[in-house]
Amino acid sequence: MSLYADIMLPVPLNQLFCYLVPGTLEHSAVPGARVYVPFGKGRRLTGIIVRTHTDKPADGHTIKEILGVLDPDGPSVLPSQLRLMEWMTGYCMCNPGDVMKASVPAGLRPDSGSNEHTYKPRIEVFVKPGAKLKGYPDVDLEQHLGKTAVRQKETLQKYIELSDLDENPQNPAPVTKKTLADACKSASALKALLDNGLLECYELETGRLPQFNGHTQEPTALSPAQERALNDIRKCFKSKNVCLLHGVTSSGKTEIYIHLIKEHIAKGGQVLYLLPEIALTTQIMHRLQKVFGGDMCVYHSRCSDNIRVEVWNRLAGPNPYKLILGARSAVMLPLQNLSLVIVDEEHEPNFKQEEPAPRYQGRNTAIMLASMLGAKTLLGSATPSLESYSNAINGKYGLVTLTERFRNIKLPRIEIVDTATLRRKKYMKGLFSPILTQHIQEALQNGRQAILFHNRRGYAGTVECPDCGWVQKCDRCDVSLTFHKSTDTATCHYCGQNYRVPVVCPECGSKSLRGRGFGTERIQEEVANLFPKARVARLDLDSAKGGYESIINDFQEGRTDILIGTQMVSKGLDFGGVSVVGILDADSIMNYPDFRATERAFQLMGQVAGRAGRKDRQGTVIIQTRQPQAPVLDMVCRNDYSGFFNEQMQERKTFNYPPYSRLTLVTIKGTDLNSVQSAAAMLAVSLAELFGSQRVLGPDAPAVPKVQYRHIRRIMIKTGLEQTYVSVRTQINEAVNRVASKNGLNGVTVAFDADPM
DNA sequence: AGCACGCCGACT
DNA sequence: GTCGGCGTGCTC
Repeated sequence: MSLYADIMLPVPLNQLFCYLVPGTLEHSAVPGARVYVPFGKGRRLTGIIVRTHTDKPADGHTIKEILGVLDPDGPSVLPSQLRLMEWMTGYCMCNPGDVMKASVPAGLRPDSGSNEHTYKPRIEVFVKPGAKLKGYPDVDLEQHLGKTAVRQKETLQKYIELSDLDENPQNPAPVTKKTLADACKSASALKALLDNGLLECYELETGRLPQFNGHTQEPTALSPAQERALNDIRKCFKSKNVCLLHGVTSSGKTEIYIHLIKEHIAKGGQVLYLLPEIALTTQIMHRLQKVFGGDMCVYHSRCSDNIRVEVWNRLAGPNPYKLILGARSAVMLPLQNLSLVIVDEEHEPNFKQEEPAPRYQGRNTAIMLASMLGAKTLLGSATPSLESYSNAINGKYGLVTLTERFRNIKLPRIEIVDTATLRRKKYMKGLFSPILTQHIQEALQNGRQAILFHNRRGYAGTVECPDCGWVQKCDRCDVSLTFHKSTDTATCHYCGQNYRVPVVCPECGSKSLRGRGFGTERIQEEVANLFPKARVARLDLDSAKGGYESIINDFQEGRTDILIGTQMVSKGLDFGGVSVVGILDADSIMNYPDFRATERAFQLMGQVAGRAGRKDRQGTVIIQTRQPQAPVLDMVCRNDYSGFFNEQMQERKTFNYPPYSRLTLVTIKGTDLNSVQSAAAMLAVSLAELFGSQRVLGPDAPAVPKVQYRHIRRIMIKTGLEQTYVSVRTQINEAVNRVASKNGLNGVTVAFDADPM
């Protein structure tokens, strides 16, 4: 009987491919193994076997043979990873290939022919004592070197020092040739030592993973409140698989995590610690490394492909890391012995991958992964998502609350400033109210720091003509450009294209073009004018290109006084010396045309406010707004999470939004506007036939209706919680097929987003 | 997504 | 007479 294998291939098609397993490969062609297969005409691809079977495929397809197995010594992908990948394909309504590309590092799936995507091990050249140095220290160096070879003697001495040869003549510490060459600065002397046999070279595969050489220490003792919370979490895990830790900002959640991680590792388990933002990993890593040293690693999408492969191999091997700190993509690593997942800042929208597919929710995926592996999940946040908190309230998750800030620091005092009135009375200095200016001034005088938050980068939101209303837009995208003063360009934040800013209006010839709306760059300029002596830094996507780490470090260590930033400053960063936080334009946070606007506003402002007053004194938060009466501001001021939660849940219930329903977003894209519009209309009709018209919203154009020359229309489907995602998916596929059979999808692509943010 | 086949314009 | 433009069709 012939053996067949269903194989996952990196192609954008919604299916697996069936291949024949040749007899010679029957033992190595197992689920999870990487294989080489012929695909199409003249193509060769690396795929992953999902399952093997003996059922001959029904259709009259020609079945090709697997050419080779890349994993002769056992599969690269664990069975648990395959299960997660299969779940993700279904849940995200994407192609198996999309999931495969997201999970398996490119270095583990070589392209046909080119070596571009294959992993290259790093080999380093080391130096060790040569034949003539055998028996050291009972060696007469003078005899070998003579009296004139001063440089060689120095170099040799340097080697002895670096390798600790005097202490350990049998087992000197490894010294790379490069280290020695750099230390002695005389390449010719080193060469001579190698030539005359006093030293000797050897090669060793070292890899790129950082080695930890320091000493580890015990975690800091917990406060009584933290100890109580930790106990509650332990208790909670006895009956629940997921626990939500709702702890106010600065309550010391990280320290609780550390104690919990240590327990799980001590019992032989692995811990996965997820963060929403790569920028946070460095700071947390330093804290964790003090306790866990070489037992841990970091993994995220910015790791080079070679490093990803090394992390993967180490985890798949006999001596895996015990603690993996990472961004959402770390959920896809080969975890052999997972016992705990921590999702910190679980409310962060960043846990959701938006582009490209698979559009997965990292937090939800982590919970699924943990449940598949029998591990526990701890979600942590000071401002939990409505989804998680309602799951905790209704008993699906456990709930542990920590209301006490660490060392009893007071929560910051929050002041709302009405900028509309102040502007009318001409009290505003540019973007700054007198109160905010005064508080920053005081902070500077007391040697404290300030954070200014604004969620838009650049200098001005748009360049527009006050006379005729012309707005400078992108050619490729239907969006107004953002003006960046530092480069004197107008940039499209959707496609990255830069434009010159015209001197006169191209429509009416007016010379008074001006910027409207403001970004972090403009704030920086005004801060420089208002506080000329202050050391100011900016943390946003633009400034982070030169390395966000140094910006964060400088601020943390007091080398800068004022930090201006976008969302990046709100995400759990720990700064000790901040006494003032200013939110310059709360309206831009509250006025999103989205049902989650209030939730985001509450979380964002609460998180930003939490950066203030961390050490010994109460901090101040100044929120500038034109709508001082907005209810969410009052809740932020009083840190009234339950008020916020109840109010929002009521609203979600009234309008049947999540968590009372489930959303699926269908996006139609194409270069021809008419095709896109007609495809979207047809699809909406088909979807309404299947789901009922009250469950289908749209089609409509998104806020940015064209990106990269491609027009976009969206349809939102609202389904009841009783309907499984599998059945939703089946119905959507049916609708798409109906439209496709009427040639309604020519020239357009349809993409899905389950639980869109 | 690739890659090949296929059917019409500017070159040696 | 060919080289090559990218339309469109298929991939176990």
